Amino acid sequence: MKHIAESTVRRLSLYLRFLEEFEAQGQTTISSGELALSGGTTSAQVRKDLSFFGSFGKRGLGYGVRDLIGSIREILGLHRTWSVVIIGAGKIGAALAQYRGFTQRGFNVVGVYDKDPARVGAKLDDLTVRADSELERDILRLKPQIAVLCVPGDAAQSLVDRVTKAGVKAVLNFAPAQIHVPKGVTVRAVNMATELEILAFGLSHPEERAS
Amino acid sequence: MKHIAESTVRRLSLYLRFLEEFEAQGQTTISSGELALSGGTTSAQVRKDLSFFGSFGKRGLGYGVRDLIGSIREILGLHRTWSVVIIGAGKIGAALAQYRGFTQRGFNVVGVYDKDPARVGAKLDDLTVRADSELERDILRLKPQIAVLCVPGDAAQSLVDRVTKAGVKAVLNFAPAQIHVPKGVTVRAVNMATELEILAFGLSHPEERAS
DNA sequence: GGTAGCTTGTGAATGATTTCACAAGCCCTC
DNA sequence: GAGGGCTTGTGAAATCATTCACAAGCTACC
Repeated sequence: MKHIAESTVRRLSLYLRFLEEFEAQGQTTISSGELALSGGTTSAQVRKDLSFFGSFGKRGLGYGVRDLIGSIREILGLHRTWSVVIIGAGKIGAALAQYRGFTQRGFNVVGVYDKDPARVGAKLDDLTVRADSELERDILRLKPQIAVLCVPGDAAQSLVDRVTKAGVKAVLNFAPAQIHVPKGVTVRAVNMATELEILAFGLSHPEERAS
Repeated sequence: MKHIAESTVRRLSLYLRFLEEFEAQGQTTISSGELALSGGTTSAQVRKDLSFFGSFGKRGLGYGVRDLIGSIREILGLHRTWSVVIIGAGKIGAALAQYRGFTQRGFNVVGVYDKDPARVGAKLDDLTVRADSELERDILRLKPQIAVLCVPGDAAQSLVDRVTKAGVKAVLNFAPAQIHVPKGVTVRAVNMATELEILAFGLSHPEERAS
């Protein structure tokens, strides 16, 4: 299979969300055009995105909502659950630990860690914040595939080193710092300040706005 | 000026962060290659990104760190402050309201709003959560340019309608819902579940990983 | 069973972004 | 002030992503 663009994967995730809404409303069948409309894209884009992975529709009819949900979940790797550790139990870390959306989509938070003894032992729903020092042992035992990093920028790199050494293969980085990882590990960064700055750029340049 | 790609703007924001670090360390001059190294890109990319906006370096020498910081801040529109309202004082909204990174970069949070009377009046650092019903009046008075939406998905669209009608021109959407805005308004969406799903895709397809 | 009316799947064309490669320019030393 | 060693700025080339446009295929109806 050839390389798949990140933009395609992001749209598939979006389509999945809409399809679940359509299913909840009892719709059994949907055309690429309808799906495109909810997602702010075009019908050709929807069909092209899906075509990288196979052929899921019926000509003249469209896609079966339930079937397409299953196919996209399969494509994205959501037919299984993934285990996640959250590192840093500050405001953002705690908010994510309690975020329902993760569990709903098959991401199972198996641990929350913090260095600060004042936070260790705190309850976040049914999770208890654990000490930073337990991190390696827990990762070896629970084998989470994903680490979500919610620590100050200067602590980020050393924690990434520790979790990747212990076997984590993907990192979602909320820390305001660029992190480097060994080959074979995937990183995604979410940076609030950057998002606001992109908006500021758009506001400052109304004619040539970045999308 | 021709259209600038979002990817370029995002990288400029990243460069700015690195430049500030280099400045803090007392470095006065930097080459495109050095900057590229911190940001995980290439020197040609750095130079091309900057070239859309002018010529900021000296051949043979590189860029003056302090000057380039100033130029990029100017480009991104950070030479002024922007006012922001946060809508929804749940976990994420509260965390963002207290996030230092915003203020540091010239984004001034002028209000936090919630519909739930139990949250109204709560203190978040020096901000007090205000009632949802004050929203329009406050926007007309304080003229924030940006709204950050941290509400449940089903409340998102109606709030966007209200804030854009009151004059907000940019929206950062953390709600798990696609929102539609009038022309002339910019939206950016940050969706935690989508980010994790992109990671899950990468984990499921190690050979053809999306970046 | 044939025809009309849709909608998919997909090569080809277009458009956008990144990378290449090199002339032009600056500093330093001799 | 001439030459060597860097580094920028930028057209041109290459790569990557989106859009177009249409043949193929399904359903429904007569």
